[in-house]
Amino acid sequence: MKKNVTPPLGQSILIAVDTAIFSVIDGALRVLLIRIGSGPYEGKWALPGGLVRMDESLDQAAERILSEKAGVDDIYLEQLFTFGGVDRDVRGRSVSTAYFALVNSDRCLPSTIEYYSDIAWHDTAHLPKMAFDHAKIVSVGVDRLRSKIGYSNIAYGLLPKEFTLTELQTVYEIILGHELDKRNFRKKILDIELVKETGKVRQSGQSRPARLYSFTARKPKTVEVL
Amino acid sequence: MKKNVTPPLGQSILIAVDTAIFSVIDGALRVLLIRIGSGPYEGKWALPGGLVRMDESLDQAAERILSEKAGVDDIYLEQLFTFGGVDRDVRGRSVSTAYFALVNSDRCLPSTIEYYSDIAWHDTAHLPKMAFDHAKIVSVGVDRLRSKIGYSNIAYGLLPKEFTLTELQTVYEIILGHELDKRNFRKKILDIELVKETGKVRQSGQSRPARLYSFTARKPKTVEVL
DNA sequence: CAACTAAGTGTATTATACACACTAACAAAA
DNA sequence: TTTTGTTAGTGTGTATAATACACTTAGTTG
Repeated sequence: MKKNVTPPLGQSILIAVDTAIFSVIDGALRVLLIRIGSGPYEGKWALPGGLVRMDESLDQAAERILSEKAGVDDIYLEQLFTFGGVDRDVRGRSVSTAYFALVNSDRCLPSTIEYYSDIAWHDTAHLPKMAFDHAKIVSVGVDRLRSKIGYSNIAYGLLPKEFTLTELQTVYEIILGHELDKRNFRKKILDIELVKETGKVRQSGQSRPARLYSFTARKPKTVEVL
Repeated sequence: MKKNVTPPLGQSILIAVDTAIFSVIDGALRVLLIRIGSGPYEGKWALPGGLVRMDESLDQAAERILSEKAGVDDIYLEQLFTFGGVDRDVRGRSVSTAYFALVNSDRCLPSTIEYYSDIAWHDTAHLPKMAFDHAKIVSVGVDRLRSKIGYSNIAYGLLPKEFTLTELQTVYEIILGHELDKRNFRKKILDIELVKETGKVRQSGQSRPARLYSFTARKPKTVEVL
């Protein structure tokens, strides 16, 4: 219940969104970071983010910023947590609603990456010096991903439309941080109908061709996975 | 990354916290609501909430408001979700971080309840006309409680220090919305060492006295429960 | 055609989940 | 003091799910 509609005199709390965009690239779980060019946090890395406008919802702000700063649209996006510590930004009081996004290894934003040295994918296991409380946000995001991959189908956000079961298993292993048994993994994944065969195969190198699969659903869904 | 520290000219988004306080009372999962006395939402019910001050974190704001408006301190409290729809409050743009609190049937705030007709426990299954998006907040809170009771020890927030296993089971049944087998429930609860015997018993009515138990830990903890 | 590489497959064992019904301890009433 | 009523408390067998584990297959390359 809000009795005052006018803000506390003379100042107000800024509301921002910051998004942790994750992808599995080169055998590691990575997050997209931008290097700050000026101000008290110059040289440090931060998540893509920005202030919420008066005429957009939090979700819309997250989508807009994702599009403007990271050049990605139409990807898996969910709210993660809201960080509201008093000292989280030395420049002034702010509250940030963090979002959590997944992109597949296809759309690794190569154009953006090539031309800017101040935007890069960083291994979540070896983060650089980060601004604000963004290291904490990444950490909460990794925890969420790690737990959610076990009871939902969100892995679809990290894979292209078609993939082999070995590729899928590798994604699970990288996120969970430990190896999985090939036969048990395939049995489980197929039992719960997380994926379906496409009928196609893919030849990679000098070995037996692998069957290609796709997710049965590309909408968030909870299922017992691992 | 925030490039502007100054807010959009002439106006700003208000940041509030609203808390859904749950308790199991008279065989139902109930939430504490306050009736709004004036303004466009007059007569509707809302969660206890208020604006975040410049010098307090979100968590501190939630605790302060809980204490001021509901008269409770030192209870289970966790952040639930942040609601940031453009039209959530007809009086102006606001963002609200919702919290989720649990109180045990002991501390049902009887003093507050007796003297005010505009503050009451409502069955979550039969909510009155509610202001803002607070019905949605309650619904998200109930979902969170229902899912979290299955893999954590948060039930401790809903029970007094000492209780019988039947009382504990009843709380689980009310929250989950279905009955549980007595023997399997007790076996599981004791196997995972969620609770321990106190050595005391309690006589209630004309039947065999029940042993009293207490939680092994009164800090949030994840454990496989049901 | 031999050697290499990754794909693909089945079974036995163990642990966990679930279904299910009677006895025990106390109070109150006859 | 015995019977009746009421809730507390307990164990086992069965079904399902989780885990551990090694060889064969289909292709490419030399």
